[in-house]
Amino acid sequence: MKKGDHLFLVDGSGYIFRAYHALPPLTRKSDGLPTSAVLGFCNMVWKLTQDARNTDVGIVPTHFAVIFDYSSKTFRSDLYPEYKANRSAPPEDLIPQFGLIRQATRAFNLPCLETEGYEADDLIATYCRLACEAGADTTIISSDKDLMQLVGPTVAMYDPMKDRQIGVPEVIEKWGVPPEKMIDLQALTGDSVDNVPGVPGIGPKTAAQLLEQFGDLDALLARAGEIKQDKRRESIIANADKARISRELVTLKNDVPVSEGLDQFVLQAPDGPRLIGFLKTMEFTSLTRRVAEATGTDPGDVAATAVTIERADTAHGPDMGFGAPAAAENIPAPSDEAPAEAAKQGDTPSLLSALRLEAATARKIDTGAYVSIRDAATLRAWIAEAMETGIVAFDIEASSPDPMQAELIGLSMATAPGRAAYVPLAHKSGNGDLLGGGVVENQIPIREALGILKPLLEDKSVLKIVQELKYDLVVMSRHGIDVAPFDDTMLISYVLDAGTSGGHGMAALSEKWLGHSPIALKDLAGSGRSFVGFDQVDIDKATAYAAEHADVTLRLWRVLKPRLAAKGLVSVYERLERPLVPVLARMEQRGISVDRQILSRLSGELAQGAARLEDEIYQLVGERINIGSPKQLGDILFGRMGLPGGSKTKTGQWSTSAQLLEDLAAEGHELPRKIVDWRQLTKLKSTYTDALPGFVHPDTKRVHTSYALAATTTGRLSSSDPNLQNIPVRTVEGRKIRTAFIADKGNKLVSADYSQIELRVLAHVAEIPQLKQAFADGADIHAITASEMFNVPVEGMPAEIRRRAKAINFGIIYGISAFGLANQLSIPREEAGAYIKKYFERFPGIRDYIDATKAYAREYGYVETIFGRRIHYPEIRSSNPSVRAFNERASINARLQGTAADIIRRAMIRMDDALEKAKLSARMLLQVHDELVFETVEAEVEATIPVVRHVMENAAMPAVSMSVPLHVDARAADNWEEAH
DNA sequence: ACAGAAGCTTA
DNA sequence: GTAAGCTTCTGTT
Repeated sequence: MKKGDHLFLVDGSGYIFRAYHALPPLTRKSDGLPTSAVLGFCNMVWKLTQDARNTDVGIVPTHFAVIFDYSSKTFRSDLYPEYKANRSAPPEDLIPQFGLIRQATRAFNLPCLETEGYEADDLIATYCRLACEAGADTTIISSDKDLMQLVGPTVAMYDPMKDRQIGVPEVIEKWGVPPEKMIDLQALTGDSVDNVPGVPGIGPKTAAQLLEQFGDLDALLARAGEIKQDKRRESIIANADKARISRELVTLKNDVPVSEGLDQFVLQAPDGPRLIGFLKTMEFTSLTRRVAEATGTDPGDVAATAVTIERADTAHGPDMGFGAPAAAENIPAPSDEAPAEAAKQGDTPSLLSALRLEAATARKIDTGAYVSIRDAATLRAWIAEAMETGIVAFDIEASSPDPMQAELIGLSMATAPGRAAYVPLAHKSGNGDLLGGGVVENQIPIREALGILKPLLEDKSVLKIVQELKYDLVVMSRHGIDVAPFDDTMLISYVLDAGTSGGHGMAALSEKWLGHSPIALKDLAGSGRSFVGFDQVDIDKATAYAAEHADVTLRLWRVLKPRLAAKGLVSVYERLERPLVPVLARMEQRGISVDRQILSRLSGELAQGAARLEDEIYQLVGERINIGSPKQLGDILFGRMGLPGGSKTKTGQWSTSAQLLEDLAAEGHELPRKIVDWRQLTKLKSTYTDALPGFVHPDTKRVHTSYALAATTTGRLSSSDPNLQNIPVRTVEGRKIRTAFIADKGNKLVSADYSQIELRVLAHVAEIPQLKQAFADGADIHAITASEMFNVPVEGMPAEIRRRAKAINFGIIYGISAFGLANQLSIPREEAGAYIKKYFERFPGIRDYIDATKAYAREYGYVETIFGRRIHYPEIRSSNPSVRAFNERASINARLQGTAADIIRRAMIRMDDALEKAKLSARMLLQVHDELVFETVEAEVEATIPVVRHVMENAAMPAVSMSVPLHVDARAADNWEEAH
């Protein structure tokens, strides 16, 4: 060994005890063998020997050794019989781990050292001295204060649980004395655990102060009479002997006779197969994977190796892991699955689903059994466990349902059913009205906690399971964490059960699958006016609530995930649902600029217009009624004024619908016209010009909508808070609102929308030759339809004829009925029925399509899109004819609307990649069912449009090669109105 | 304070 | 005739 070399000495025995108490209990799946300390040890050694960036040490060692206590009997017992005499026997589930850690050390191909009559600390001191004499540096892997006396210019310590180096400054900070005075300090303070007496009444603070004052222990004992405090002086004088013997006990021997020289500690590359054999035996799956990757070993080629296990009933002390074990058993290579599922080989996914469901409901949920994580070490331990299992469910608690505004309050995770914990981060105490509420003590600072969590949440080998992932994705992204990979239980449920009764929220899923009602938020934090914010919730209650979420999420995942495979829906989930989540999260985070001045001006104009109409309406009515009240309005119009044609709603009220009022207006009545106009103006004002500015984010100054992925039955998205999928476009007045949606300076908005996508889907799935041809020719589809039906040439076709054909085309998409078409066209039902009959004669494929869809839905209870998305209609067999008819229409529509929704989803999923590949900076902002809105710098507009169009028009490929081309219109402008 | 109905906006 | 969300009014809790 030479200058520049770096020796790592691991305090193996110290690590075992510390890891045992700090890490959550973990057992080998196949037989329940306790392994948490072994796993912690293996992870630590692997980290330390692999990459300097893994740890705070920042250096990969050239030499490495692991050192253990030989037995509890050492020279110190001869010196002082009571030394370590009050140590109780180690916990039962720790005993087998002593031997396993030694075996792990050998599997790592590392020196495993112990010497009879000495403690590990003495060997460490000895090798430290030898390394120092050779001019090399040493790092002791331990945080034991007994070893701090060794710290110096070439010797540091490293705390593997806290990932922290301990050098001279850290020792001084912690104990108030430099390392060379640690012996004297320990001599004074003693150690109750090791039964080192020390001087009664002297603790670390006093000891440090006395050593500062007198220099060292000898000087202190010689001049003890000078101590001013009576009690302290008397105690030191009376216990001087105890102090001296304590000093001998805590002084490490650095001249233990050793057989191995430092040169035998040169760090070797790991023997892949040997190490993997051991790790497989221990069933450390994710570490096995990492080691296999790093060593280029195929774990499938390696058989699990036999290990020797010492049983608690045959072990006779804490240090029994050496020599021949009294009893040993060879453990066979484990299977990959837990015993309950081990028999599944060759079984169907359906059977696995059934097993999982049984298992999920078998173990009851106990909200009292969850853990509150209040310090970084415990958090790290849970993370280590999650890293090991490779699967973790998590959930965040925050201050707002809006992920763009939400402040983190806490975070929960679950690593196995029933094993869940909550990490409070920002809980406050008291009602906070006087001093702003005190922050509850013992919460890990948010930054630190996120720093610890980030590697887990971003680790490619750990699957994160979340219910309603997008919310968490947005919140975590705001904290610089990109969660991946992930599963979303809400989306799995949506893929499995869209259309079946009940939603896909956690409470509903928990009751449906686990037969368990989780704690309701309103029971903890109140609701409405009495709502207090989650940060006011008592941490024990918050733990029960939040950890339960993680626990339930994990259990749901175990139940639901296998059902995807059993029902052949894996690819729908993996290709249409899951990848869209981060896409939407990014869109929501970006938001869109809204010009508040435009809205404010419009609002003023609308108010004026509405006020004028109000005056005129009051004149006509003769009193100041509430125009917004359909009840009052109906009474006035059809009661007092006796207008004709009144009809009743299902609650017996007079109907005052726009359609009805329009009809009256057409007959020359003045009042209904004004009411319709008033409604339009007040609707625009209240829903848009007045409400939208309230959604402008205080920091980003943009509007961030929220897209729901699992809200519709057909696969469409929905938008809320605010809904940006129903911004007016049909009337001139309404369109003005769109001019307020603008691009940032130097940018343009690009709007790209599919032309007639649902009719194209219809032409494709129903295989209608005339429609396919019309789309292939780029012809006017409604004119062609009219021409076919009414034998009128397309050239010079009257607008009314085309309008009727258009209504029929849309009617088909909606699952046509004579009643509906008659309403739409304001024609008698018989006439509408005749149109439909005619239509089916000209396009018999459409009648076949409708009949086939109804029959399919009736047989299976669901229909599918061309990409395999399933939409359920449980009431399709209802004996109620109108219920049945409604379900039939909905199922006909669902295939078309759902397929179109799938197509635009596919486009959205591919869009960001395509733009990036083309080196374009355009960013997707909005989706409105068949339209995508982008924002891009002016200079790139021309290059962006073809890329966007290409992705959208080819979105069905390669899964489905459509027999009808998709067509996309795209335009750029400064605002949404002009771009659309 | 909340729920449902009516009405209106979008694709 | 399909699929959504938001505002206002109204009656109940």
